[in-house]
Amino acid sequence: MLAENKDEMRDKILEAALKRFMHYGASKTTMNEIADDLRCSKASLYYYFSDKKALHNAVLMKIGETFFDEQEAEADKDISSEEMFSNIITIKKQFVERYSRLELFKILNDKSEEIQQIIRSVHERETKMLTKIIEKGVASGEFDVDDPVAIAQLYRDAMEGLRFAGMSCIPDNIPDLDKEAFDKIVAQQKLLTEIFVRGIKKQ
Amino acid sequence: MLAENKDEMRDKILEAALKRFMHYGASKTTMNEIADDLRCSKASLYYYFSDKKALHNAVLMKIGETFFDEQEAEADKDISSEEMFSNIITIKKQFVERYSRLELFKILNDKSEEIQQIIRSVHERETKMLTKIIEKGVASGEFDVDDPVAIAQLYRDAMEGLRFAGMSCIPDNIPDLDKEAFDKIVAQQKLLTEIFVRGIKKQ
DNA sequence: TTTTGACCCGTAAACTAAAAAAGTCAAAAA
DNA sequence: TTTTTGACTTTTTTAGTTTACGGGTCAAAA
Repeated sequence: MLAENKDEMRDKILEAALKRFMHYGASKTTMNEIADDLRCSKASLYYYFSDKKALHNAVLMKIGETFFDEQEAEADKDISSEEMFSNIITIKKQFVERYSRLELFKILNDKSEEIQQIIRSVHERETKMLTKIIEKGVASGEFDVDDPVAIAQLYRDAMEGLRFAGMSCIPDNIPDLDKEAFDKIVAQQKLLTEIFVRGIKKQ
Repeated sequence: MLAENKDEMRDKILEAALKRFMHYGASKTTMNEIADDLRCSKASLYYYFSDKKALHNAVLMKIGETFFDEQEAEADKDISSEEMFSNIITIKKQFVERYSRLELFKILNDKSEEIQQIIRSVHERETKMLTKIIEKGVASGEFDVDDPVAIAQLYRDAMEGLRFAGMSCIPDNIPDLDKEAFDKIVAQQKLLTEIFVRGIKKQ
């Protein structure tokens, strides 16, 4: 046996999968390769994960968890709202950089109800965090907004949207983020955040 | 001869092409079909347009012209900046509705240098118009911005981006704009505009 | 100068076969 | 009983081939 218990083995598999995914991309990684890396049989993997997509999702969940933890920690710090927003942008930037080789977009593109559900829950969690920040600002008298949830959603969508704007229409292949364009997006996100915050401040 | 002169014939072709494009989509329309509609030979079309893409571009230009004229007229009216922005959003909405069956996205997706050039010039023209509006606001003391061009670009990108946000990742097929989602986008654009304008107002 | 029928040619769709990868299971091992 | 595995089946990808269609050309006609 490779691990002491079931959970540990699951974790070892996720680790090995993530390593492969980051090196070769998720779609180019086979179950056999992961099994070989772990010096176990492919059938073993299926003992722990019902199918390949379940493995994908588990890996996604795993990295998503640390991703959110970082952001939410930021939202709890005792700094200005604008700093929070700015730092969150930076965290996301680093996340995208770190996991760019993972080909997340390919996993996310499958349109299966399952994945759509995950995406929706991610959005929800992001919005919830942003709402909290805005509500805090409202409570402290810094912001003047009627519907914090709607504003949080708007801010979230605007930030996400800036990633696509400019590359007019459809990036049906890899949104090749050359350093240059990528930095421009981050700069725009920060500038928009500045204006946005000013726009919802109590006059 | 179908027309009195060359320009008129070009126009007849554009008209027929646009009709087909709007009915069946640009990519599903063949040169033969357009020729048949005009009761002329395919070869004639090639006398007026060097190739199919040139025809696409010409159609694009034709409808783009009226599109811009409408917007620029709006920008010259004697109304508040916010009204201008809002009205421009409405004009665009109507444009998208009117020409949705045209499958513009498919034409725009070819990544050819020629099309990229057109897209860039469209962006430039939009940005120029928005810059003008912002500069007017700066001159009248309504706005306080250092770099009107950068702000115009940001606003433009943010508006465009909102169209893609939410449909996380890649719409490799038709961005099926069901009425509902479409209206939500417009609402978000108007709300963001409101906040944005407030965010660049002189305090 | 403009139009056309006949023709050429590149390519995308349609099939196909072979290979590879996903996924299963009964039996062995722990 | 829980976990692992080799041997197996099924599904998906890929690569190769054919075909038909639509883009594009041209010499001759109008």
